[in-house]
Amino acid sequence: MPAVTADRPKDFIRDIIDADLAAGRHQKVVTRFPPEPNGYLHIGHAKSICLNFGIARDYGGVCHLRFDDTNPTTENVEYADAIMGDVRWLGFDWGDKLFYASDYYERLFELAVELIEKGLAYVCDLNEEQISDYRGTVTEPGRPSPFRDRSVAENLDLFRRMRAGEFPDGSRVLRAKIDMASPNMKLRDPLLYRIKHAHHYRSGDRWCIYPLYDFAHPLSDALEGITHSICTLEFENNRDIYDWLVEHLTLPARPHQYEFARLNLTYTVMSKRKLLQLVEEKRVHGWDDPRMPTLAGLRRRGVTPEALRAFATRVGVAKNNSTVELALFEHTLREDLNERSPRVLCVLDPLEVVIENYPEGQTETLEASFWPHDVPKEGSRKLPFGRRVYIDRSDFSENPPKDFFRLAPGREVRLRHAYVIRCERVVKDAAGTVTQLVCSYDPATRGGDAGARKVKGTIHWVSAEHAVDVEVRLYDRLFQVEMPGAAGSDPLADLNPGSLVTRAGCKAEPSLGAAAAGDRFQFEREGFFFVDPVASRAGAPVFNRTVGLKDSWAKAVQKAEPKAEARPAKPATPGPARAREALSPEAQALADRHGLSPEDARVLSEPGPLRKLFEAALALHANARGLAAWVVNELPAEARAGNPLPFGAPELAELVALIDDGTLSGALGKKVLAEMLTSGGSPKAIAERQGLKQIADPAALGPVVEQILAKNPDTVARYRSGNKNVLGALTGMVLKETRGQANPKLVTQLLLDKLG
RNA sequence: UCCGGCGUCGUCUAAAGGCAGGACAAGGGACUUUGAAUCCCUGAAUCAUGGUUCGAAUCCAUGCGCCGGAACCA
Repeated sequence: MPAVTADRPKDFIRDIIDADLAAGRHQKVVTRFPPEPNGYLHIGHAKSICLNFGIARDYGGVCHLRFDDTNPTTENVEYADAIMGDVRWLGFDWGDKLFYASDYYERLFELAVELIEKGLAYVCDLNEEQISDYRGTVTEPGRPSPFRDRSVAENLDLFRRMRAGEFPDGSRVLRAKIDMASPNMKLRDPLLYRIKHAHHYRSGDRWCIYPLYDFAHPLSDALEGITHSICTLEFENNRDIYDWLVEHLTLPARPHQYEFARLNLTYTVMSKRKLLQLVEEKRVHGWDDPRMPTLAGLRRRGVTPEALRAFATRVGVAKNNSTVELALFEHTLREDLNERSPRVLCVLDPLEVVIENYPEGQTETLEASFWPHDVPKEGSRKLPFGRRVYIDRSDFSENPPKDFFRLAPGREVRLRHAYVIRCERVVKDAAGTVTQLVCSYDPATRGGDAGARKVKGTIHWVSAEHAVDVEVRLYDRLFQVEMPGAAGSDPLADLNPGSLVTRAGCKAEPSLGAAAAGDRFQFEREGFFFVDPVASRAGAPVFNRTVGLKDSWAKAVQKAEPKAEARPAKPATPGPARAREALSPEAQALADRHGLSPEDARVLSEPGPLRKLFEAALALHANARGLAAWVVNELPAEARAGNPLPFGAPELAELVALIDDGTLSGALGKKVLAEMLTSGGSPKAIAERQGLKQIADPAALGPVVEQILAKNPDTVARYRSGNKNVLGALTGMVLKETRGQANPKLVTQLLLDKLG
């Protein structure tokens, strides 16, 4: 079994797989990633891809890439191609396991025929509106279609003629015959096939009937021998159809569906529909706009597949509806980019500085490392320095706030890799805007070495004479609120107007003139940048800001002048629980007659299997309270629903008797019960077979307690220093040591005695 | 309202009846030729109420809250 590491995560799906493998239900794991080629993949899909392909990798299995292309009117090759490119870019390989639902059309048709022949499907002539009407509502059952009882022969004939193109679109459908009154609306005779005289991007005009997802998906899984079909939570209700189909049809395999929570991110929308709308309404510049959460957009923004995979691992896999903070993604991104991005200097908002004591016409070259000391990489470049340089406008303040380390009149600052300079004068235009700073430099600080002097601030700069002009695109979150479209509003109303700021004429150090498409840099003190592969020209790179650096100064400034930003209110906290309802007369009678707790009496007063079991056992062993406690608290939920138990009242009575006479402790009783639940049998026999007998002799337990205490000095120390919770842990250890046979009360007492 | 799913620090996620842990975020500090990175520290949670148990986030009951479900979409 694979060890859990950062890259080998553990989650409830892997737990299921572990159990399936251990039980021998499968020898090999086969998963699948099933996109529909009707849009671009986004970061939410990345989570699913990492899960499915990751499981295949971890368990030595395979993951299929299967296009769920059952809707000819929305799908096309461009999308399919883009999806394949994206999956590959993310770092996954499906080998020769590339499949299309559209390749199964013939076999799916045959399976539909089998269903009809079994009397489990029928052709329905109701129109769309009628079907919806007949379906009922969530609270009212549906009504059977008038076509529900057509003969097999007629259904077969009609279905074949549907295929032959004899009927117009929408005139007929094939439906499964399941249950029009099912509380699960998905089971109210779901549609299997619809007529669509439409050209399909792969099957062309060969078909005019197309299967629906609920039919095509489980069957495709079965045909491919998928073992674990993993999808998102909104398909939970569809699982019943899934199971119904794979159980009623003749198929080579019996796959199972499991659902996990899809990824949501703050300041982002993830629905395909909304994303499509952003593109179609030109709110962004296409699917690969770097502000989009699509893989194409993220890639163009400069996000790496490694960062995406690490992120997928970090967010985990569970069934909670969850929204991950964008900050976690940004952190994961910076973590990855930090290691791979050479440091360079680029001034985004240039302000000219003239160094008045630096000789006119002189230029010198400084050596500057590409890497900070804590990134274990080598390499440097030459940085020209001259009398005129640019610094960033935000690195100067005429009236510096408290703790401002940068340049201000009369103050010193270090130019990264160069010299310490002092601001001597400020030059302004008629409007009062600062246009130039006149500074002096200290020749003794060459290379940035300030000697004994303490210079708190270091800023980036570029030689004016040597700077190359570049375009920089500063991307920010696409939406300005955490939950775009919350409370049913239009998310597009929450678009961040500042999500893209394009800055031409940024001053970059000369080495950047040669930057090639796809290169990554850190502009020191600014952020991580990526050379846009689309907009860049040879010698004229365009830099996309992938993500800014963390900026604790900006945070401090923001805190100083707090802006009210209302966080969306937490969902209402539950009010006080309602007062306990009075016991019903039957329950009260039961409680009085047997001395039961009100809680147990209430449960047992309900007529049902529990009640019967209790009464039958009571006739055999006269301990009502004990029996009630076991029946009410320890029997699984299925027993309540009336599923037959592998044992009956005599065994239950025997179990409680064993506990009452001290042969078994409660804990041992539970062990025995677990065995009874799986394979039935007499508790006495089970206890004997497993050699379970309560140990309640202090002389026998004393040494074990000593031993555990001696082996766990740390835990003992924690107990002595006040953590009384560890008493339970120690009790647990003693219990484990005795295979659960020690009497826990006695153990606790012994422990207490020894610990003082 | 019916069916299904889910409720653990602000967020995401662990803990298979036995020490409620980790990460991000937050706050503080050290270091610093990037107000970055790194390192250290702090605060911060089991939806509620009952029950079972030596011991409950975990089992049982009741309630509350949130999400999904009535496409010829997937």
